[in-house]
Amino acid sequence: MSAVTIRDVAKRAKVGIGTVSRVLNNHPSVHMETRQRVLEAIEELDYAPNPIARQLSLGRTNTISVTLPFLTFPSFVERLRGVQSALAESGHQLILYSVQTAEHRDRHLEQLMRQVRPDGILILSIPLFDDHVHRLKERGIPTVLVDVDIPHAHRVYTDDFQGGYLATQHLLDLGHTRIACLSDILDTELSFVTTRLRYQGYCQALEDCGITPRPAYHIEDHHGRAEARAMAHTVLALDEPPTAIFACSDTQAIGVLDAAADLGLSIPDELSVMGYDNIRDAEYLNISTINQPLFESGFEGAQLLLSLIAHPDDDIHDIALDLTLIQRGTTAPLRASANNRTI
Amino acid sequence: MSAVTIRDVAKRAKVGIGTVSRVLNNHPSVHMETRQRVLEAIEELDYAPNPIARQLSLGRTNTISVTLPFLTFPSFVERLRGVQSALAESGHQLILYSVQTAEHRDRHLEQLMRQVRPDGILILSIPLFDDHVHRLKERGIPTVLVDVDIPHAHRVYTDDFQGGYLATQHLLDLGHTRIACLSDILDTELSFVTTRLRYQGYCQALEDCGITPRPAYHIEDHHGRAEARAMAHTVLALDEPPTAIFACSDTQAIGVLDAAADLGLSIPDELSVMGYDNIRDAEYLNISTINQPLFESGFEGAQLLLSLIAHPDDDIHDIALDLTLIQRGTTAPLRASANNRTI
DNA sequence: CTGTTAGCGCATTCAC
DNA sequence: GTGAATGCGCTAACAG
Repeated sequence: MSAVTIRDVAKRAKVGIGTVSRVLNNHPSVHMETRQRVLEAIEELDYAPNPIARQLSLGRTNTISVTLPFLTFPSFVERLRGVQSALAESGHQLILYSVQTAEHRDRHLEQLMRQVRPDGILILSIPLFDDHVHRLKERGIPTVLVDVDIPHAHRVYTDDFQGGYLATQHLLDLGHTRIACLSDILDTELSFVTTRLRYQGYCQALEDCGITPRPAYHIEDHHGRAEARAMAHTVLALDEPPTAIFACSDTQAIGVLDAAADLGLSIPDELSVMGYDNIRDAEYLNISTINQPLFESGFEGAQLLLSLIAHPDDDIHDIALDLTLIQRGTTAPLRASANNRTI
Repeated sequence: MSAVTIRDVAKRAKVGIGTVSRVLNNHPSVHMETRQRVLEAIEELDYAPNPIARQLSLGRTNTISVTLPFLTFPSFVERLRGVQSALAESGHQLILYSVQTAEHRDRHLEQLMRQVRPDGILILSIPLFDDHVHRLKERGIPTVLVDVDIPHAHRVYTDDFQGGYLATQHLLDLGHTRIACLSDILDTELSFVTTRLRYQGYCQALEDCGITPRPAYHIEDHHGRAEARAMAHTVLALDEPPTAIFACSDTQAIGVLDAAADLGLSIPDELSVMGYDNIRDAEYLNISTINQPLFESGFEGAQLLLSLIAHPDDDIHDIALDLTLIQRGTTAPLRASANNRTI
């Protein structure tokens, strides 16, 4: 056990513990000579300061908490990687939390602020209300939101409305007019607001093109490949099936591909499929999608948090990252054959 | 700020701080009445004990460190999920660390033991030497290794040798004899020993079948889809190309599929491909593979660690988890056409 | 049962 | 420059 304390070092170096503390913290006011003696004693005793004691004395915990809906979606993993990368050399511990339900989230945030008291709080992809942010602010712990749609808070985000718009616009540009949209369930308490925005962007793009979104062309269900497959089947079984489908995530786009395979529909000739996120699977499967800077969002968020810890009273940082359209093999110009196809 | 301390509570409840501490820790010896008064004071002041002070006093940090080669491989993510799940309700903080190089690993472990001093150490998929384990033992911090090939340490693992054997056996059973193996580079300092074991299992399976492994049929390169694609091209360009390929990971198997597509080889008719890990992509792409309980390994490892923290002097726990063969669409019986194919 | 005291290990005043 | 003393907030051992 490393039961060796600062006192042992002081005794061995024949100095006071104050002096040891000073060399530990690189205080200038200490003689070269005594500093040397202390350093030797530290070396000989293989001493390392106890971080807990240090934290208590300093009033800092030296930790940063990261809360996310754990690793249920691949996109969260990428964001977490970015965070880890930014924090690696900062000297801060990364404490990981996962919340799955709205109630769990509230309980967790309360615990975080009152009990854990990290130096900084990072929240990834968890829907919050203004009230949460207010309470966070009250506590005075620097907080950064990543991929959370709350204004007037330090955050790093992408414009999901624009993303949905971009995706739909791409399909419109290809000549499609019968465009369906598959999304998560939009009204859950812990629903990802981002999905809703993507859907709204989809609607807006259609309207800007003079097309009224058809209710039958929008289906929502729990997030998942299998669910998306079922949704695709439903929408493709309509009297007038869509010629293009915008899935609000790549995972769901994969489900659409499943359904297309079930029906023997050739992609993209008979059906164009658009995803969102640009997760690795999308690249593997050559799916057209919207790329959002996942790793970077985590990285930037963590960096922002670190700077806030250093300068707590900075103005609100509202960092928007760019989205880009990535056209791959699942989207193509509308063909007459597809347009006339009914089931 | 939650500057309210135990002293404030004591004052308000008109008791000593000792009493407050007692109700905080559910000590039996305290009058119902005074306990009530204290609880009220706590409520009114919205008091929460400072965990740092508590830790310093108790000598415990209430944290568990988890070290892994971050989220470079999908399999690590699954393991981490298992860990998180097991730790969620344990009251321990999960501190996340990532190491990429051997030197980094050594530095990290040293820091972990001397400075961070978590209550327990969990190491996932990072190759260690006996020396590391010895030092870990010296420090007396309970440690559990997951997916690390070190005997005489608490660990949760799968038998990668057997896995490689199983995979190869499957191909042999299908009638293949010209079976290639693509692996990571086996001699890096931080190479994943597990890969080497898979390769050795491959060799053994061949030999048990009276087949001498051909050097040309084993290629190694850095882990990755693109690298695997190139390796596959190399091996498929041999005068006598293999009719089946065992890729030591699903990611690499995907690269093999890429190469097959490049060459217009139909899978599995003209080439059987076997993966390893059963990551989600393998399911998406319908790849035959070896399933190892990833989530479970993390879960079991964390549980073991928690029990070790409670009972530090337990005998060595050496938990082996089962591997299973999952046959999907990329492996099929050898056909004459494939066997005669040369390039 | 309960109030008081003495640490936990370190940083940070103070005097010297 | 340096040593001794005080406090960070809490637990535990000690007397009442």
